[in-house]
Amino acid sequence: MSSVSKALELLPLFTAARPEIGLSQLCRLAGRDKTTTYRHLQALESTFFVEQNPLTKAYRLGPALMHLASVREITVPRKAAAQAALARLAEQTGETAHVSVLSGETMYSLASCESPRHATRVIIDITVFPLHATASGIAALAFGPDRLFDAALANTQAFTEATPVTEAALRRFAQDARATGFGQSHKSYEDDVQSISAPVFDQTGLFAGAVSVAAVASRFSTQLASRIMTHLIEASRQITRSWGGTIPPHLENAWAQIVPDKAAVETPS
Amino acid sequence: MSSVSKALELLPLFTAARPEIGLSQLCRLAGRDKTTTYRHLQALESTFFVEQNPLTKAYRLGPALMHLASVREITVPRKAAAQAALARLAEQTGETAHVSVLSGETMYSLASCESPRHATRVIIDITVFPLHATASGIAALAFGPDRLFDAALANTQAFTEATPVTEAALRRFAQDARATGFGQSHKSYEDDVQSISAPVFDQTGLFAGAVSVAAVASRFSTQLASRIMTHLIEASRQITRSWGGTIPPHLENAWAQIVPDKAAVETPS
DNA sequence: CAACAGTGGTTCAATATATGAACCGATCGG
DNA sequence: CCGATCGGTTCATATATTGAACCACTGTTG
Repeated sequence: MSSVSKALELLPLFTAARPEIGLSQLCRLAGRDKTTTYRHLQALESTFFVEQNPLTKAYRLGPALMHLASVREITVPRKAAAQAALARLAEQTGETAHVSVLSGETMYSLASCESPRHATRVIIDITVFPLHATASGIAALAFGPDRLFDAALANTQAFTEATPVTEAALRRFAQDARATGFGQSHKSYEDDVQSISAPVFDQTGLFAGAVSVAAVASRFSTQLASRIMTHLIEASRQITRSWGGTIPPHLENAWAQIVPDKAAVETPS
Repeated sequence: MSSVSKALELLPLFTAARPEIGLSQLCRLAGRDKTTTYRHLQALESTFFVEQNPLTKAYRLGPALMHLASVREITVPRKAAAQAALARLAEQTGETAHVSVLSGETMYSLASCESPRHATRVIIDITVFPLHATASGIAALAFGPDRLFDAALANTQAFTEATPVTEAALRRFAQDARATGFGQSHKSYEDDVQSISAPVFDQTGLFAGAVSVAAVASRFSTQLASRIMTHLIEASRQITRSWGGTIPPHLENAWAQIVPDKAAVETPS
């Protein structure tokens, strides 16, 4: 692995829950030598990807990210478009809505929105969604490029008892998703979370990402699932439209069978 | 220079005006070998800092930046706080307002806001503000840590005929800024731009950044300068307050002498 | 107070890693 | 069909990265 990659892998260790990290702790988190980590941090600091809290000497993410993110958003204005749909989705379902994008062979978190309705909420604090264990990942397998299957099978960690780990199980999940138009994960990534996901497409006409609702398992019911699906269809159409894509006909057909009235009424403009 | 730094320096080459760059062009822009650049891009792509347009094979900034920027903004929520003040400042002055932050020994662009009032506007498209040639930089020299002077003198490129390049000239500019409470740069970075800048402070009590107004030179006048200064004082107070800092008394005194009525009336809460 | 465990940061020899000239196949325009 | 350009690859060279040991400092604890 290149030293560049190693240095860049330090950055996702900073999270909202752990925004400042000292040198020693960062070494432990990254599992690397102190000198190595220090040199990497120096390089990251010289380019403003991290900065040091002058009081505590701990490192935190730097100002360069703000500027680059704004350029990225101008280049590919997906986040802004998704966020409006997410807010509505969270409001309509009372659960946490989020959007992930496919980059290479990885589903990457783009934005999420929690509903304030309940005191218990699902917090999306991962940046990469495992393909085999999350609803977004299953949607990617079902509607994305075939090569994702190899990527998924290369890493089938069992997060819970319900995590599918065999190729047969994964193919069944993907097949279900293609038939229904929704990726689903029931307690397969975390024991308390059940998620449903719909694919989103961009101007290339290809699978670009997924919009999902992650519900606290104790609140989950067939009624809630049905409501989530109804609103996911709207959200997927909205985001797909704003990303310059269209919903493939076979997907509209699948949706029409699951939620006939809604799908029939709201045809994409 | 470390290869990590070299790879990271590729990222600022992507701008809103040039959002996608092919391998060869990127080599020319970075002034580096093709293999080197290619390997760096591979590392950046594997960590989602860039991605490839699947159609053109050109590279663009990647989705990881969005996530990291949101964590940065949660960690140090400066951008959101500054933007409200910038919008008002742009509105009040009819010119382009921007905020830069000090990270290490560099003034880094955080946010900017153009006024729609005039067809000619100053566009802030640089990410690093030269300490010796910009109003923000002069403010940093005047109100920031002393070590910035060495950093400024280490790189005194003459951007225009008016760029101060000698230590004596720089010290005079900084002295002026301390006396008046404003950093100023009159056509010293670009021939058509005159800027005035006020320092901003954070919870450490130290200089944290600068808020500036960059005016098209042909519109500049003493009346405009006076109006800009009045509104800069408000903006600096507002941003400083939201960043958890306070305006030092000596600065309030300097401002009170320049704009006596305004400074006397609006004392910081 | 003194020993200790923790921190951030530095040194230097060993070597793993980055580098760049040359090359390849594909594509484009004349 | 040619030359120019593109993205990407190969391989010997040599440069930049690495990690054990070390240093100075700080806060804790018996």
